[in-house]
Amino acid sequence: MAVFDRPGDYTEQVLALVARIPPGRVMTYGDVAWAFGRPGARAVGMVMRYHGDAVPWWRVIRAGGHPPTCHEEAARLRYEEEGTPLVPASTPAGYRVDLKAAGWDPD
DNA sequence: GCTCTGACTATTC
DNA sequence: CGAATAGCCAGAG
Repeated sequence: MAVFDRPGDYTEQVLALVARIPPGRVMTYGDVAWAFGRPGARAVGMVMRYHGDAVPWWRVIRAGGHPPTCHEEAARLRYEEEGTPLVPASTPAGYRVDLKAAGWDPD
């Protein structure tokens, strides 16, 4: 998938994998990063920040099912819209994603 | 080529 | 459970 801009191969792979995540499913930054053999969870987040407009960034969340920082509202809309299993939690966002049910693994 | 920054994670208080 | 600290990697300046 070389249709994206290419600052590096890492970014390209992240975008490719995120784009593969089906609706109603989610992946953690750590899982996406480890899919390339690199725990660069932070780098994944940066990719979303620069290319988040080209991929379903809301399907990529933090460990524990917490939505991206400062983006809980927008993400929540997508989840309810796609039927992503959410779970009430005592977090600042007031909810979290049910990784146990929405957790997706590249098939 | 070095330094700062960041949509992260795990550990500890 | 929430806030603070340290460690992590890649991209931008």
